[in-house]
Amino acid sequence: MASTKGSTKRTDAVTNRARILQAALVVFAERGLEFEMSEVAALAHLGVGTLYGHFANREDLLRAILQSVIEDALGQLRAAQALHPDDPRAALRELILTGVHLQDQYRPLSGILRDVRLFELMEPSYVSQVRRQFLEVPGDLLAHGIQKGIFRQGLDQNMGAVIIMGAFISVMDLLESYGSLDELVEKLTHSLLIMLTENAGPDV
Amino acid sequence: MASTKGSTKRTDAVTNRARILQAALVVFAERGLEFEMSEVAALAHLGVGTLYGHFANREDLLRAILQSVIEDALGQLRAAQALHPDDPRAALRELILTGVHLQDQYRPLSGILRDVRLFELMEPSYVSQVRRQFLEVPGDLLAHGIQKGIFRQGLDQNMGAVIIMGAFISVMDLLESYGSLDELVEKLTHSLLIMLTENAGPDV
Amino acid sequence: MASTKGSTKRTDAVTNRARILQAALVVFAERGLEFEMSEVAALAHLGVGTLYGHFANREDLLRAILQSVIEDALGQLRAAQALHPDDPRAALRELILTGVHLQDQYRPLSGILRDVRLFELMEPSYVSQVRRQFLEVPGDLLAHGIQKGIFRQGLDQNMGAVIIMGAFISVMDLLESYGSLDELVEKLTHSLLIMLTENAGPDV
Amino acid sequence: MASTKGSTKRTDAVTNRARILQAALVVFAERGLEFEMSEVAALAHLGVGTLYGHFANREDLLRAILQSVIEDALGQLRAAQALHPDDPRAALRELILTGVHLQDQYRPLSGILRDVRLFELMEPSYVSQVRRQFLEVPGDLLAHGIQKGIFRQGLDQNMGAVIIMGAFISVMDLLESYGSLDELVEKLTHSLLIMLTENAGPDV
DNA sequence: TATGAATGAGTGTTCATTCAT
DNA sequence: TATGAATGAACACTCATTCAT
Repeated sequence: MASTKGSTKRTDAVTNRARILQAALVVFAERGLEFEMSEVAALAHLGVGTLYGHFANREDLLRAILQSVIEDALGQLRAAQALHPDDPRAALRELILTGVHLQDQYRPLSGILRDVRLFELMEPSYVSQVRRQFLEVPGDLLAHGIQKGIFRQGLDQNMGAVIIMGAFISVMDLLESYGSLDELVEKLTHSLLIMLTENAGPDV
Repeated sequence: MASTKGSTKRTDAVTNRARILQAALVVFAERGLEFEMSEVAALAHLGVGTLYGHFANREDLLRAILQSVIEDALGQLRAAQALHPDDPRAALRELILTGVHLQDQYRPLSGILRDVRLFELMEPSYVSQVRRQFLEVPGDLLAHGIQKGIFRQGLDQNMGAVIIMGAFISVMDLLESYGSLDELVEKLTHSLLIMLTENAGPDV
Repeated sequence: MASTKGSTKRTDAVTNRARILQAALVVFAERGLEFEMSEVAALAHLGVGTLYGHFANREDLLRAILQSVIEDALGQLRAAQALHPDDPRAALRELILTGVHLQDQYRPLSGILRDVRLFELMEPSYVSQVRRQFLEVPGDLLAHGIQKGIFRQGLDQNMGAVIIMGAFISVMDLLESYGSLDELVEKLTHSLLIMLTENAGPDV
Repeated sequence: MASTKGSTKRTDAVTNRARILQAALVVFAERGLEFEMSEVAALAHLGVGTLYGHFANREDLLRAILQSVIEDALGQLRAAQALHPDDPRAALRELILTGVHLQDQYRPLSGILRDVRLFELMEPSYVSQVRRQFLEVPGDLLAHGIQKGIFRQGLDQNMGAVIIMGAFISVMDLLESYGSLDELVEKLTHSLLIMLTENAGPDV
């Protein structure tokens, strides 16, 4: 009974923390870093004070949001790339698909990654690490494809990674003029495959 | 004395608007949209009240900043590309060079272009137009290179443009691990040229 | 088990009230009226909720603290004076010694006695009574000494009491420049004895 | 005209600062350190924001209040004592009269002087200095009287000063049971004179 | 038109109090 | 009765905007 009580309380606490973060993520998705504590509280159906029981202050919540978003995004990108370990072309398409959907899920994310405020919130070393980790995903894909003889030789891995990431980040700017996300993904994958492979050879 | 005063005032009026915008651009360059009116006023060596004589409110000044930055950036990119009308390879390098320097000059710019707040400030149609205009620059370059037989045939112009723009926007994320801006430009140009041309990618 | 629990609870209830008050006194000693309920709870190794089981609210606890401090202080002063029923000089020294130590024990006490908030917490009649009781101690001492022919005749008892109490309350302000509490007590006793006796003021 | 403008503005600023401090003193007189910024603002017929234009924060205003009260009190006490440079008895009465009225004017003052919060607001060295300065006033009076042969020889100057100050600080506790302030002053002066002079000799 | 002190709505944060367990 | 997470009223402080000079 005592243990039940204890665990219940603990569970509730965990639940509420998750609930706050969940609400904060929703707010972040549509307003970025510009939200009010009371807004998050309302969305979580909790009092403002409760937020401060789980996060020392607004900055702390911001940090938690960013970490959560970054972890999630990184996880999704890695998972996407790992889906086709032996087919770099398919892996590239998967990566772009996921990347584009991530833009949709966390609209402010890519902007935040270049926001001055990021450095006021996070350790510079953490920011560097995150950037490295994000680039590692297309970087590994590229290395694998080159090694397999599918992608061109002589490509700088870092530059290639930047080009791929830059592509699916920037392509969202064109979204409005395109029918669907899937069509966008298809076209971008196609174009990148042309550019990455020796001659033609896309697999669409 | 009255006439002197009058002309001084009129002259100052013109001068002061420019001065405010100038100061605002400096502040924007290092803090993005998060600045205080008094900060701009101080940098312009003017009273806060004066700002309101030239811009109805903070949003108005924000709009002016964005328009100014966008115009300037667009102008610089167009000028860069136009520098080598007959040599797409050289034009590409010039474009990337300028793009990279623009990132340096207006650090928060690329983030702002995807910031939710942009749509709260500007007409959606204006935002669309700006995006189209930005993409037009690498788009024209691409079309020209393809037509000249220097770049690959089957490239989608929009996707190619996105890839080029995305590349020089995103590459700044790697800056920290690279020696100099110029080295970065060289490497990125080289990589893009390899990918855009049929076989090998000769340096300019 | 039930009876054990029951008795434990009852016992705890008594114990806990004392424990809370004890903790509250400690906190009062170093922070005066400015403490947080959670602070007291933590020091008592109890939950905040438990405090409200014993004291209706913060004010109530405050009142209990003040009553306790006042009772204790008054008790100590009375006991000190009663220690030498036949020697007013020794009694005076004892009184001053105790008074000075009380200042040390309950630093904020004397300040509170003139704090506006005291009247928001306590009945005016209670405050009057307390003041009268405090003054009674040196008042009785004085009367006794005069009657015994040791202290000067023409002294107003109330004024004399005020002077004695004021002396050992205020003397703590000088503590910093004096070596020890005991030295302070000695000097003050000596000076007061000089002033209270007809001619010379012999040490005890 | 320009100078008039300038001076007017400057004057207004000064006026408002004084007005705020004035209001703050009134609030302090009846509530001590426990006031709200909006309360002071309202009393000064100014917006809250204006307070922050003149005082960086609440603490700053508190410090200003304390300094002002202390300076004023010290000034009044010094002036009182200086009124009868050649008559220590009259000077003593004047000092007590002023001290008692000061208690009335700034009721929370004496309590504050022993409040723990004082040390959180002011430099310890400042607190020491203030205490020393306060004690200097009766100390000088005492020294003068002893030198003139009016007061007893052999009185410790510090202890005597403490006794005098303590007396007129503590006497206010008795106020309620006495008819008027003046009667109180008279009685206290009389009693102190008895105690300070060799035999009898009060001048009332 | 230029000024900058004044303004007060708005926001982050605290903490006494409650109540489900 | 004990608990401590949840609550939200209350308060310090900021900053875009106004307006008297």
